[in-house]
Amino acid sequence: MTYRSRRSRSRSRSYDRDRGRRDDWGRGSSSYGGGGGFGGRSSLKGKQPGGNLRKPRWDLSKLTPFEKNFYRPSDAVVNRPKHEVEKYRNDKDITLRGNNIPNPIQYFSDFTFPDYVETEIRRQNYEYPTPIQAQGWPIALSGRDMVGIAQTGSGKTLGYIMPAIIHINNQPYLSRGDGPIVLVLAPTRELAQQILTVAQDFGSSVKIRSTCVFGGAPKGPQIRDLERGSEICIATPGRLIDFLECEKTNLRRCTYLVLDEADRMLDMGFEPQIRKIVDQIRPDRQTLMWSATWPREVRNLAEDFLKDYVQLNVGSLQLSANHNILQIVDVCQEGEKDNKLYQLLNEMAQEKSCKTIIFIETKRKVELVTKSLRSSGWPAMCIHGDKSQQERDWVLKEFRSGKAPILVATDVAARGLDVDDVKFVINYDYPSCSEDYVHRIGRTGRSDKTGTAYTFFTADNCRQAKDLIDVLKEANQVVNPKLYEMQDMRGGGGRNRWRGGGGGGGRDRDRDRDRDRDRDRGGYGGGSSRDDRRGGGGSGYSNGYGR
DNA sequence: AAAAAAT
Repeated sequence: MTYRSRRSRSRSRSYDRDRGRRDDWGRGSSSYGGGGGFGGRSSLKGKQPGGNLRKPRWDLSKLTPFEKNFYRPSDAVVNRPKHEVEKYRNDKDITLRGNNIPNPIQYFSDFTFPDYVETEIRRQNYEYPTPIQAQGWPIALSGRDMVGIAQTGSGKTLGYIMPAIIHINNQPYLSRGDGPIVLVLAPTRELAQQILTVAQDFGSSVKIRSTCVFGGAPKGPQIRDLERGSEICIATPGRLIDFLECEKTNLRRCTYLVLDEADRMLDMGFEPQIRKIVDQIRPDRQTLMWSATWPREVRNLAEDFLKDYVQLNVGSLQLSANHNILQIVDVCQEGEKDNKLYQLLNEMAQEKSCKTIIFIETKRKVELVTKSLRSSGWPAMCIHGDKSQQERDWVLKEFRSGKAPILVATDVAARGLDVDDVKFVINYDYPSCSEDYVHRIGRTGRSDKTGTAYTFFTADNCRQAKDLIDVLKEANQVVNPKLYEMQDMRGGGGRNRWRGGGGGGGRDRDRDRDRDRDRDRGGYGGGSSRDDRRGGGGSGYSNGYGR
C-alpha cells in the first residue's frame, strides 16, 4: 500500500464528514471574501495587475477541523543525535537561526521516507542529500516556515519539491474547481519550466499533477491543466494574477507556498504582484522562501510573509562564487572584445565538450554579436526577453541538447538555469552588479563539475572592481593586477543593488555583513567565523589573463 | 542604461 492511500484512507472519514461545512469556507459565501470569492466579474480591462483582486477576509475560526489542521508534521522526520548534528553543521558551513530547529539528516537512510519517495530517490540515483536538503527537509517536513539562503545548483528545487509532495499526500484529493495545493512563484519563465520538470520527475509516479503558468505561451493549455486539477502550480506572477482575476483558478486550497529566487523577484519589481498573490492565500499556510542573498528587502518580505521561521544558510553570507570554477579576468578595451572573443572560441573549440554561454548587456548587442558569430560559422544562438517565448524555448532546447553549443544571452539566462555540462561562461560585458556576475558564472561548474569563466573587464566597469576582487579572492583565484589599478581609478566599492540599493557603498555592506554575523551568533550560539576563510592567497592556477 | 514580467 502506498503512503498516499494509507494516509488518505485514515483521514477520509473525518474529511467526508466535514465536507458539508467545508463549503462554508470554500466556494460558499459566508466567510470568504464576500460573495463569490475572488473579485467581481470581468469588467476589468486596462486595470493594473491584480487591481481587481480583493483580499479575502480570512476567518480562521470558521474553518473545519481538517482545514484548521491542514497539515500534520510528517512522521518521516527522524531527529538525529545532537553531537552528530553539530558536527554535520560545522563541516558543511551551515548556519541557522530560529527556534526549535529540527536536526538534519545526513543520509537518506536517516529518514523513513514514504515508499514512493524512496522509489524515486533510488530511481534517480541520488546518493546523499545535499546540505540544503539535509537541513531543509526536516524543517519543511515538520511544517515550519523557512528561509533558505543558498546558491542555485545546491539542490534547492528538490529541497522544497520533495516536502511539497509529501505535504500534498497529507491532503484530501482535489475536488472539481479546486486550485493548486502547492504554489511556487519564480522570476523567469525558463526557471518556472525547469522547476516543473523536477516536480514532474518526482511527482508523476504518485499521480501528482504539476503545471506551469507563465506568460508568452497560449493560455488554453494552462487553463485546461488548472481546470482538470493540478496539485502543484509553478508560476511567474503576471499570468497567475491574470488567471486569478478571471477566476480560471483560485488559491483557496493552497497551503504550501514557495517563493523561489526571492531576491531576484524583488529586483525585478515583482513585489506588488507577489503581495497580491500572497494575499489570496490563507495566512496559516506553510511558506518557504529561497534567496541567493539576504538583503533588507528580502528580510522585510520574510517578516511579512513568514511566521516563526527558521533561517537556513548554506555557504557564506558574503557574496561568493562556486569554487569549482576557474575565473579568468581580462582587463581590456571595449574595442578589443570581439577579437578576444573569437580567440577564446577558437581555443574552446579544441575541447571535447564546449557548451558556452556568452553574456552581453543589451538585447541589441546580443543580436549583433550572434549575427557576427554565425556569419563566421560559429553554431551560436541567442536568447533574450524580446524573443517570442516559442523561440526562447526552442533555443534553450537546442542548447541543452548540445546541437547549438554556443548560447548568447542577456541576463535572462543569468540565474537558476540548470544546463548540464556548460564548460565555459564568457562575460563579454561585465554585469551591472557583481551579484549577477556570480550568478552568471554559476551556470558552469554545476553539480561538482568544473568550469571556466572568462570575463572582459573595461575601465567602464571600474566601480565593480572591488566586489570582483573580493569574489576572486574568496574563491582562491589569481587576481589580475590590472584589476587593482581599476579599483584605484574610482576608490573602492561602487553602489550596488544587492545590498539595500540606495547609497550603499562598500563600507556600508561590510557593516551590514558584520551585523548579520553578530545576529547569527546571538541566534543559535555557534556562528562559525565564515569570513576567516577569506584571503586564501594564490591557487595553483596559472591562467592566461591579459593575453 | 538595461534586463525581466500579462495582453
